Amino acid sequence: MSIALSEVQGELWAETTYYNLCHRVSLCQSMEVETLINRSISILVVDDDVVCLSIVAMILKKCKYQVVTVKHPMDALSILRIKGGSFDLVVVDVHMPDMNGFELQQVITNEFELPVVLMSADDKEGTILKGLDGGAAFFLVKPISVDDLRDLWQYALLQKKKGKRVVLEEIDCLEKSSNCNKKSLHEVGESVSSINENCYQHIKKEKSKRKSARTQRNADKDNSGNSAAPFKKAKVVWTNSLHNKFLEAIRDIGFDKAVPKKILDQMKVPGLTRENVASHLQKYRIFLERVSDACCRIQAADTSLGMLSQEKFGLQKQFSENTTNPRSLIHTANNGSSSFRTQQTRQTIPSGYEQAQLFLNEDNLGNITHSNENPLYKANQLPSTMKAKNYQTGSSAYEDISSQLMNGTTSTQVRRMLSGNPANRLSGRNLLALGTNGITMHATLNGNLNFLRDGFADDQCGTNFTQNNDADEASTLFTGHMNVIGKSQHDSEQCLAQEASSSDGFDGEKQCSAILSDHIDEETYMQLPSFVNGVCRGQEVDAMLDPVCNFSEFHNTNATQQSRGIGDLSVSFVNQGNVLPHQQQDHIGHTEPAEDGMSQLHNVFSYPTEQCKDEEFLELVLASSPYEDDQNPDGL
DNA sequence: TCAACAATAT
DNA sequence: TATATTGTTG
Repeated sequence: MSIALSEVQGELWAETTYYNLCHRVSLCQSMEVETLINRSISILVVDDDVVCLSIVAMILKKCKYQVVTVKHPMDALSILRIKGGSFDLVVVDVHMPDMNGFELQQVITNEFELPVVLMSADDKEGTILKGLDGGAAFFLVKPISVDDLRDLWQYALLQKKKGKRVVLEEIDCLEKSSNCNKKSLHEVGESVSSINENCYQHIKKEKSKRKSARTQRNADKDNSGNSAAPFKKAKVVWTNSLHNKFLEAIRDIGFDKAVPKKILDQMKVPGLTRENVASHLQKYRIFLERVSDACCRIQAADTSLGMLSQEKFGLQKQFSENTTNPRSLIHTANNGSSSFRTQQTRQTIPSGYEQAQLFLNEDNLGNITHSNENPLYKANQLPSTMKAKNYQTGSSAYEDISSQLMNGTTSTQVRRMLSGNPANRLSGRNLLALGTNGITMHATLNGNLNFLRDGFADDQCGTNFTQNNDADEASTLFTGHMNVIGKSQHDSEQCLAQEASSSDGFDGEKQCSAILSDHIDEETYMQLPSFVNGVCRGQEVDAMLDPVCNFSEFHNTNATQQSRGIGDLSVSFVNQGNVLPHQQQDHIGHTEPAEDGMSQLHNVFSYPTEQCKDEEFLELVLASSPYEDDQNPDGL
């Protein structure tokens, strides 16, 4: 019972009809029905030969399909990336310049999970087999006839079925909509709402009399067998693109003012109900809370690290206060002997939806190629267990990573996604996502949080934020192994990577400072006087924190917030109820109005990002990640 | 059995 | 509208 209420108009009708057809062969044979199905199916045709292209298009249109034609393979991909969900099938000519049909088919299959029908004048067995072996749904030999194309809808619908996306068992309602309503089914299909209305109206009427729909459904179940099949309302599947529309709507309205009805209006998705939105909003808020929780822990880590450095500079009292506070230091249940992986005490953001496909940040769109180096392609080469179970999620190369997190993309998946191609630069949002997904946390949320920084005083460290993000950038990696990787202020090559001996996370008895001093020589240490808060004098520091560190909660106070630099905004902005960076006084004495933590968090997940320029840094991070192998891809 | 989802009830 | 509860699903 799930229907993707994505951008695919008429999809519901098609899916429903599929079942209709399956169950009612006689209907299936009806030409009228077939035509109606076709009208709901969109086909993208790709052929560099304009004549052939127009002929195929003409035939398809004659068969009442919705047709879009494209001459260049890359254009086809662009269209699919933008409106991937709008198509049900792609017809591709094999012989094309730039990218041949086989290659294009591979990309489309992997990236969009759309059925691809190849066509070619080349009828050699080898060619045909190559196409079919490669995953093409069908191979058409030119010249193409009407008969060849008439039944293409079957491939589209089969794919839908394969994707488990389908299912609307309410056949009767469909018949009602088609019988009672003599308007074309395409028109019906144009709006999910109209379908829903048509399908559900008679139910709703009755429902109003009912005390509970559920009760009624149970009653229906009991009565089943002698009357119409019990009505089941189609589930809305929140695809990434739908979710993004949702995010956009919230952004436009403003997080605080965004309520289901307004969001619904803003989204302008036919068929979507206020209840759908409300339900999703509820889930989204829960999601943000989880992120917030996770970030609180990271904040604790950051703060502890900060205290660490302050201790070095004579603020031992402060530090010891924190260390003696059972809630403020790191506690590791198992001392030292167990492996990182067995520790597993971290709480990652629980996966929400089913496992999602790997996606790229929209920043990377330009980097996508059709070659096997395409990270998307690579991603799709993951073991099947890591692949999406839910194909609706598989079409969005440019989706917001937050939706992937909500969709349960695993930490390793995200990491892979980012590491698959060095060209995939990290955005702050990605990094936050990584953090919330239990990998690493980019404390400064490089680039992404410029809008947060803007309100800051920059006389002390704010300017530093934007000055040095190149080779001189210092980084720290703070993982469960207590790795500290960084580049000294003056020697970009110097790396402080050390690993705490047999330390899985922190030893409760071992103070952070001790761990640090164990592994960082004095000179280097002194070069990092203020890396604590993610801000190093004259340069930016990326503090990578892993929630796995098991930091206990640290309740940030106004004082500690103010004592900290700008660098910790990544972890404080989500800290509801705590003082936010915006609240910090700037050098002039103004106090920025507080912004709701959730709202800020939402912003992070919905605003466009800039790219992090430090690919080298990413390499370091990945090289040092405790999630080394893929045996346990989820790290769980 | 459980967790997560979306729908539904309050 | 926000939140709690429920049914469904994998």
